[in-house]
This record gives sequence, structure tokens and C-alpha cells, in this order.
Amino acid sequence: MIKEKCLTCHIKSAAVGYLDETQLRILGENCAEALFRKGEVIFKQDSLSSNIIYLKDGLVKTSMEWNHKNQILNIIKAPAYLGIPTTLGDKINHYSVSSLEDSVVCFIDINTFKMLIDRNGKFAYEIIIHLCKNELKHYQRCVYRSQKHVSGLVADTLLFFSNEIYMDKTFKLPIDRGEFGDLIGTTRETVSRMLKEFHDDHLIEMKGKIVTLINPDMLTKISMSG
Amino acid sequence: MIKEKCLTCHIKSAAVGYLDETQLRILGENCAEALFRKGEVIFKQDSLSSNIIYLKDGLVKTSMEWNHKNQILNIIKAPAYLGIPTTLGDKINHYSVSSLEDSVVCFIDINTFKMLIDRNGKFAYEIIIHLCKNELKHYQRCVYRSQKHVSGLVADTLLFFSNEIYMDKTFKLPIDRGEFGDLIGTTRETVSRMLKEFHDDHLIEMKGKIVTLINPDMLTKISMSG
DNA sequence: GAAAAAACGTGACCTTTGTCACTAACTTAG
DNA sequence: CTAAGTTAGTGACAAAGGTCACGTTTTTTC
Repeated sequence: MIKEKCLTCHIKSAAVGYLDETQLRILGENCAEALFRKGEVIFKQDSLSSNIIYLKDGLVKTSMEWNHKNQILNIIKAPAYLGIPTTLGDKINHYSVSSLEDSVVCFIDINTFKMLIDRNGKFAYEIIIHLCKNELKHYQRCVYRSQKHVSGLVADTLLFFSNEIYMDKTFKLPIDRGEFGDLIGTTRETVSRMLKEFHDDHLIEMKGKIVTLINPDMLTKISMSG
Repeated sequence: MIKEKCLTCHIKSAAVGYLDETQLRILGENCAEALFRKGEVIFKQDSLSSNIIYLKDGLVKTSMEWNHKNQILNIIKAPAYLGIPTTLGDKINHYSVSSLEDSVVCFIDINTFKMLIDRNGKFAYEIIIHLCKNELKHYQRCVYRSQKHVSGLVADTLLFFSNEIYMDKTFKLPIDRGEFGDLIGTTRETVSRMLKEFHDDHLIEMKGKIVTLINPDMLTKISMSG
């Protein structure tokens, strides 16, 4: 039965792990699952939002547009909640989310979510922890972005994909050069030049979007020293 | 009686407003109030933390140090919670907080705080809202910082102090030029030059740290256009 | 209230990165 | 397979802002 989908779901978030059977059943009745193909927009900045989104599978980017420029705030791998801040605040999405790879997403009714926070302290606590971790990560990212040179940021990003997203020294970049620039606050051209430099210095191997880190230690050094 | 200090406190946070008498009494028994003079460090990056801090009165800055450079993350006016993310995460402070003006602060035992989240859904919800608002503000700040030119950021900052901190066109900057630079990711010298430019263009009046916004509309324009 | 220290202003110069323009390579749709 | 549309690489140049050096003003301290 569809109503039991949350009860039997094996990709539960830490928070949902604390729900009892009744609560899981209510959650199941108030959420809907959807598939987004690579490149599709899951929700868009400035539109209204009345759902919390749980990314069950896939990879997405969150981004903010301002003055015709786009900045990627974060690249998020499942499992994770998306848009808690944007939905619980004033119901207007302050940033956009789109999928970088085919992604499965659960839309959770906001009132159900609020009710769960109200009735289940452990659930609320896990949500708080999730928000806290995010905030710290973002602080870190923000400091790096404004203090490191582009070389350091490009190195950071390559290491991020290798160590945190794909767990492999060889991976396919899920973003193009322009998005790479938007992620670290620079331009398409500068990213190109930097990647070529890393390639010429034998730190990475590259065939289009396929990257292999040959000398991750050196990349780490570059990342550290700015 | 000291034990009743939270019961009778008139500067309660929205969250604490939802506590019942028993919970307020417990809170009162597990918190301590302290005064920090201007310039004092309330807590320091990399040190251990086992308290949530409620800023009852005053003005503080939060900052992160990296590679001998300092970045001010935020300037926060009472009333507000400080260091929820840093304390609920791994107990290590990931940033420092110091007072820009004499400030009164309540140290709340972390286990008491957790207990209140667990037992009072409305309290938990308010904390979540607080974290969400913070996150959105920080996203915004981060995008601005990396996309606007220095002129726009200096204008932003002057408007911020005028509109959000002091509610007055004339105010005394609580930070020196170097800190002003740390706040917007530039240097002491560049801030000096920019302020002089604004002064020469009759947008502001200045005597040392005392600033008067003469043409806030123009400053807003400069802020908007980058 | 004088000496020392901190904060500030300013000019000259240099580096990093952005911008523009153009070409090449790769993707996609028919 | 081929034309059209994307995406990427690269050179020349410009500009914003960082760095350094030094002089001045303000604040602190004794």
C-alpha cells in the first residue's frame, strides 16, 4: 500500500528514524515522491514553497541569482533535506535547487513537518543538528571563497568531488566550466586556465569532464596555502 | 531569589516565551549571567564549548580566523542566541565571538537546552526558525560579498549599521577600518579610500568613527548596482 | 600631559583576475 | 552524417583592488 511507503523506506533520514509507527504513517500520507532528470529544476528562487524536500537519491545544486549572476551555494548528495530554511521562513524560496544527476525526491507537507517537530523532540533535535552542521559548513565555505586564491578553490573543489561526492580519484564532473566558476566565484575562463595549469603540472589528468587526480597531496597543499 | 531570574526576565527570546513555569525554573537553575566589556572575547574559535549563549543586551561580532586572516561572519545585536551551531555540533567552537559594546550574556547549560528541545515542541520550533533565518541571511551575505564591488559592500555596511543596528542616520562605527575590511573581505586601506570617496561625493559625513549618512538613497543605489 | 602605541590616510606600484574576441571541440537533433 | 547549438581553450588587454611604505592623527597609559 502506498500509505506505508515511509514505514518501509530504507533511506530514512536520521530524524525520521526517531518517528514511531503512527507518525511514520502520517508522514507517508502527507508526502509524495518524484523523479527529476539531470538538469531539471526542483524548486526555483522567488517561487512559493509549501513543502519540505527530502533528497532520497541523486545529486543537486542550490544556487542564488543576483544581478544576472548566478552563485552556486552548495552541492548536495542524497540523503539530505533541501530547503528547510527557505520553506520554514517566509514560504518564498530564496534560492533554487536543480538536479545534477537523476534524483529522487520526497515532497513533505510543511504542516505535517511542523507537527512532527512539535510532537517528537528527538525528531526536532535531529533537524536542528542538520541545520547546525549546514551552517558551519557554509561559514567555512564562505571564508575560503573570499580568502583563497582561485588555484586553492579549484583544488578544493576537485578534492571535494573526489573525497566527498564520488569517493574515487577518477570521476565525471557533474558541472560544466561555467558552473564550476559559479561555485567558487570566478569565471569560466579562469577555471579553464587553472585546470590546464594543474594538468600541465601533472596534478590531474583530464578528458573533457572526466577528471583523475594524480597528485591529490599536492592539490591538498595548494588548497591549504591558498 | 536568583533561581527565578528566568521566570521574571523581560528579555526572553521567542523560544523561551513558550516555556512553562517549571521549565523556566529549570532553565533558571542552569544558566548564568555575565557582563562582557567592549572588546572582550566571549568565546574563542577552537576552544571547547558546553554552553549555549543568549545575548541579552549589547552587540557582538562572530569571526573566523584562517591563515592569519580574520573574517567577520556577522554582527549581531541583542537579543539573539550565539553559537548554537558551534555548540550543538562537535562541542568545538568553529568561530569566535567578541563584544563590540558592553554586553550581557546568559550561559545556558547544553544539556538543559537539549532537554527543553526534547520536551517542548514550540521551543524547538522557534529555535529551528531562528537557525533558518540565520542561514538565509548568511547565504545572502555570502553572495553579495563575492559578487559586489567594494563600493557596494561599503555602502551595504553603512546602511546595515544605520538601518538595522542603530536606527539612526548618525552613529558611531563599533569597528575600526581593519575590522570593516574583515567584514566585507577587503583591506583597511581600501575601506579608507572608499569612505573618503563617499565623503568627497557628499554621501556621508565623517568625524573619526562617527558617521552620518547624508544621502542614503544614493548609497542604496550604489549597494544595488554592485 | 607627554611618550608610546594604535589607528588612519594616501600615494605608487604590482598582481590577480575579469572581459572580450575568436577558434576549436564536442553534442544533439534531424 | 551534418548542421546548429553548446561548451571549452586561449591570447591580449584592462581594471579593481592588494601590498608596501611612510606620514599623520588619535587614543592609551603612566
